[in-house]
Parts: sequence; structure tokens; C-alpha cells
Amino acid sequence: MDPAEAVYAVVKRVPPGRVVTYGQVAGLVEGVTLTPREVGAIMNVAPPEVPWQRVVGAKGTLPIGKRGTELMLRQRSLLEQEGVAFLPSGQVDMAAHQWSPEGGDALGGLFE
DNA sequence: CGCTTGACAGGTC
DNA sequence: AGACCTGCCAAGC
Repeated sequence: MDPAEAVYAVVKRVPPGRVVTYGQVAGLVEGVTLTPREVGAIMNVAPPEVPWQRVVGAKGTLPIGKRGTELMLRQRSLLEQEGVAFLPSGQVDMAAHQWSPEGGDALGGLFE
């Protein structure tokens, strides 16, 4: 299986209003050895059908830096539409929105 | 074939 | 709290 498709499959499992970290995705992908960097590189070329905006840094940070804030603003916009709360610092509220593969909705109560 | 770079993560200074 | 270093694996040059 191509690493890229494996990553897409994982990201697609992330429900709206939830986010995962690059490291998490890297660890969730089975059969393929990946690193957070690989995930990022793959996200960069992810097709529209993949909710790449739900993948954020370990601290809820958005991939700002190389690409400029342009991408970040679009990502924040998409996430806000899904009900994701952003901190004043411009990061995702991880405590309330980080997704767990086990049980998937472990933080569901918190989200309400 | 080896060095550099990369939407990261974690620990240390 | 912010800056810096190391580890990770793959792809590009």
C-alpha cells in the first residue's frame, strides 16, 4: 500500500470537528513506517477529498511557516465551519478537539 | 552513493 | 517561555 493512500485513509476517518496531530497519523498508519514529516509532505499533495485541514501540529499549531499564512487562514476557516474552536493564539483547542482512534468519540462529551 | 531538506515531535538549556 | 538540538524516515539533488 502506498504510504500516501494509507495516510489518506486515516485522515478520512477523522470526524468533522475533530483534529489529529502529524505524529498521531504517522503512528496510526499500519504496514507503513512513517514519520510526522512524511505525513506533512503527503498532506501537501493531498487530493481535495482528503480533509487535510484536520491534521495539525502536536500543540494544535497550523502549518504556518513556509507556505505563508495563506494556507493557515484557509485551514482555520474550514475548521471553524466544522465547529472547531480556536484559541486566541490562533491554535486549535487540542484539549477539546483532538481525536482518538480508540473509541473515536472519547472526547465527545467535551465537545458538546 | 551521500548530503540536504522537510505542513514534525520531544527533551534540554 | 523561547531557542536549540536530536531523532525519525523518505525523497530529491
